[in-house]
Amino acid sequence: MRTPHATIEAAPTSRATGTSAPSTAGPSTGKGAPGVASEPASTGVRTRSQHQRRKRIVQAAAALASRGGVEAMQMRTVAERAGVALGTLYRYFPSKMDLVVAVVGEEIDLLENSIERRPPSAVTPSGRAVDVLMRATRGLMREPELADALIRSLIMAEVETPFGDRMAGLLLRVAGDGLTAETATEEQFALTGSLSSVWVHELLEMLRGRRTHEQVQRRVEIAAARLLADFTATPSA
Amino acid sequence: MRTPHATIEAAPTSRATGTSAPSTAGPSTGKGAPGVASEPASTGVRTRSQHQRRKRIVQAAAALASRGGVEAMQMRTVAERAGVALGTLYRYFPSKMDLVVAVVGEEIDLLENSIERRPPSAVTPSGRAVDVLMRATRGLMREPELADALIRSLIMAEVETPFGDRMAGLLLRVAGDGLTAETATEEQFALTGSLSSVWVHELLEMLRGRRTHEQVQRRVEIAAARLLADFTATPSA
DNA sequence: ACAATTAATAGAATCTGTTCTACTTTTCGA
DNA sequence: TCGAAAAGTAGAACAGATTCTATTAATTGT
Repeated sequence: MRTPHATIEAAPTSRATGTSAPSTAGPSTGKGAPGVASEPASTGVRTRSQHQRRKRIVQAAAALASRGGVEAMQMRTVAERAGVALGTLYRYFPSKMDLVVAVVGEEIDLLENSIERRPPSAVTPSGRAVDVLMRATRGLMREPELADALIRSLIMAEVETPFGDRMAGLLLRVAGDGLTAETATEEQFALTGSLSSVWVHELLEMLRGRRTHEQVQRRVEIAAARLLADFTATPSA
Repeated sequence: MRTPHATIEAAPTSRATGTSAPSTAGPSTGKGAPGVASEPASTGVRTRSQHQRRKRIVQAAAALASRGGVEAMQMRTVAERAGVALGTLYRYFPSKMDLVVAVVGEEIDLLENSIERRPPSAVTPSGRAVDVLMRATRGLMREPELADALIRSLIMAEVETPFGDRMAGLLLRVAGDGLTAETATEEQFALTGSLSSVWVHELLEMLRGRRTHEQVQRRVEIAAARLLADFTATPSA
């Protein structure tokens, strides 16, 4: 029943109610319904104007969310601000969540760049991890409304969300000296993943006004100290 | 503005559109939460019929959610099933989330009872904690739709949600021998809290179909082993 | 018992995410 | 260059949560 139009995005969220069709979902019967057009890879690229449109949309969305939060980020408003039709917005982002995920993506990019520019300097793995996490915290808390909206939505996302995994991967890199998703043991992966989820939880509590910045730091430190103790030393197994 | 009717519940959720009202949500101390310094203090107690109405509502909600998930748990339907008017439902539960929170409360009660009846027998704190968490996992996964709906909504909740805290308290009790929120150190509290958030995250991943029961168990064990090592001040555990 | 206050009810109305329709403009291959 | 398919557009339509209105029971103080 769910007929997600013909998506432009590669990995739409689309609530998995029923059939979570792989990417290019079956188009509706009403319209042209061209055989799913194999892969948009034909032209492979988005037109420049499409890139721009997309950018404008994400920008508008972020702008709106950075004030009023998700509530202020209404699809109609976003479309209007971005200068596209509601239908177009939905073609680019099949659901509000997809839009949120896109906005989050930008934020994480920012963090990764920051880390690349100025890598954490602490000597212990947990020290470096805490450094990165608190840096991310500060970055996100600069726009609390946005952060709130983003984190929440991400946790809610039904499908593959780049957030947790990207964060865990990031921690893996900074904590384990040069570790990557490939060279890490399952346990190491689990550990950074756990730390990541602790951090997300603390962030949420902070956004709820139930934690101060200091408390978050303390708790993250406590968890990191234990989770990442002898991180690069004992492959255990 | 925002005239939340005259709520019957003590801690309504009410999205904080604009200026988050003082949100007298601060009870948390167990159920009952008398007074709260509000107007409902007049009669103090709810009539029997009100208890019943409330019960019917929560029941209907749980029943609906245990099938179709939150989606099937529509306010109109709940009201109808419970035999109350939509307005009445909203008087008892100012938002859908409040209703969800109530349903969750019942689930946690169940778990607590289960633990009381059959306390975890493992010898290490982390062993006992894992026991409890996996028991909770099995309980929740018995009704995946419900679990999904509940967990998600709780994480989304804007305000004070009994979930994380209650879970952390529970872990505190089973891990630290007879510890309570009062006798525990801040660090111990932080640690059980962290373990709780790791568990919630794994549960979510499981609901998303990205983890098997075994994987969850393994990851929870890994995290618990580190977080709760020497939990009761006994190095080398 | 009786007026005033509070709780409930039915149902309309509002708000916002999402879908649908009918049409116009772009893009692009032949 | 021509024309079909894709992409865009405007705006109506639909759905479900939440709010509002008018009216009818209950409850309670005196």
